[in-house]
Amino acid sequence: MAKSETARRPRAPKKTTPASASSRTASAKTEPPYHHGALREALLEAAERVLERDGLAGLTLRAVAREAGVSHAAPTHHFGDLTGLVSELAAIGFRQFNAAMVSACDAAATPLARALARPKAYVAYAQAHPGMYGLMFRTERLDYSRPSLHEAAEASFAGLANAIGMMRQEQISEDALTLNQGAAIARAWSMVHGFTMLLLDGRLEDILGRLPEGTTPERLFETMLMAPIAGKLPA
Amino acid sequence: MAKSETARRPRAPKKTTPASASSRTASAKTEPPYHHGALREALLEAAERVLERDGLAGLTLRAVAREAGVSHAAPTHHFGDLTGLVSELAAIGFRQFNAAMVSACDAAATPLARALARPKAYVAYAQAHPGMYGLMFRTERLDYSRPSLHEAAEASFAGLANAIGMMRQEQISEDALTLNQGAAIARAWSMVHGFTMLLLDGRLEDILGRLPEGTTPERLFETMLMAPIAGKLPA
DNA sequence: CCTCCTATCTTTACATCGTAAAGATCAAAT
DNA sequence: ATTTGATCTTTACGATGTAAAGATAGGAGG
Repeated sequence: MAKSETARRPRAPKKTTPASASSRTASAKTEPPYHHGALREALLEAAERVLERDGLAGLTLRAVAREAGVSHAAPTHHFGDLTGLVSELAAIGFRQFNAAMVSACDAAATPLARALARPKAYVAYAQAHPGMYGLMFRTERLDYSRPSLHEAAEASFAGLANAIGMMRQEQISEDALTLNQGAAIARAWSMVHGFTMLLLDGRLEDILGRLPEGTTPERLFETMLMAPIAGKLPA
Repeated sequence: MAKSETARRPRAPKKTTPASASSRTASAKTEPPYHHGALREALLEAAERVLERDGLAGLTLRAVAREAGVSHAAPTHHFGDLTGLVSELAAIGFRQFNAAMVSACDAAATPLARALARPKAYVAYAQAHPGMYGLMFRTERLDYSRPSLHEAAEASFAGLANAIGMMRQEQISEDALTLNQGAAIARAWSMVHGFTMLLLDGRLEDILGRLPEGTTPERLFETMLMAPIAGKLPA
């Protein structure tokens, strides 16, 4: 909290060279855009950098603006307020997350691998992007009425429900679930999400420390997943 | 965020009546203590009130001081900083939580009830004290090096490990766990914690809405818990 | 009884934050 | 070429955490 606010932003003194091509459509990544350019995207990239560098507490509107090299009020025009920026960034996180899930499932060959690929990818994503995961699941400052966030989160949930349906060899309907289906989805999600949160919060250190020498979180997670579904896999 | 900071605190004009009994040990709850008294406890009570009324975002040092009717810098002397106050309050939360667990387990008669009593009490506590639960498990601003918080959280974990040991009819050692024991503890905790977080965040609305008419979260939770342990209960 | 000491509480001050409003600037439309 | 409107900057305000200095008693020692 001792960051001097008077840190000068590196900007063109007063005028950019008139030759600087800053077309709205083209992405000028070589030099910082002065007035126009893809500020929105630049801000989101800056925000992700700040988030993974300084954590959730460091993700402020002003810090993002600083990181992007613009005035502190610039983000307002693109995102309205902090909730807006945070929500758009969370949407990106969900999309990254969904992509990771898909590619992990595609890479799985055996039925056992298929059953474990998704949860393992879930935890792996959270470990690789703890800031993003915290943004997606810890922050209270998310506006799910924003279409981008709503859709991305919805897609994430649909993927989960689908995976459970595959495992149970059932068709998951769009608008109706049996109690057992709902319970299976809730159980899988709760287990994976709960484990991830506890792991990221360091609350499993206590368990891990008492386990046989050198037991990794992944091994613990795998063991914990295997027990209930043992014998329930097809073939 | 539009709270006028100039809200006058109701204080004795300049001097309290010299007859006001403000012994350090006695708790003068009838009239606000001026200089001495149990400010520490009063601040913690005020903090809990603010937390459950205004949520995590509303729990600020200054808001707590306002609620307690003292100057905004008064809490500093008792808790150091916001992390200090928040950590002490979380410790109280863990103690409340532990007490709720114990009384719930004591009230259970049948083996099935014993197996379900703890998880149900877990979710029930979180629903009854969402602010406290968020403080204990969502905030990043906790200092577990504080003895009070460390001990209370430790006791909570020990209770969980113990309950799992009872269900498995094993003795849980103090300093060593088998992989299966650790996995069982991690699974139970992850499931309950994950479900609670998702429920409090409203992320289960999607599932609940698709379930048979009038299915409560408790019913979903119970169903989700039953499946893996069905047939594993003694007698 | 008087004085001083020390813990406790208040005042004041400062850097930071989110947000609103007004001014500047430039690409593009007319 | 002028106007327009979107984009960005400046300025301003209230709120926050925290540090530092001042005020206030309750008790200790003479």
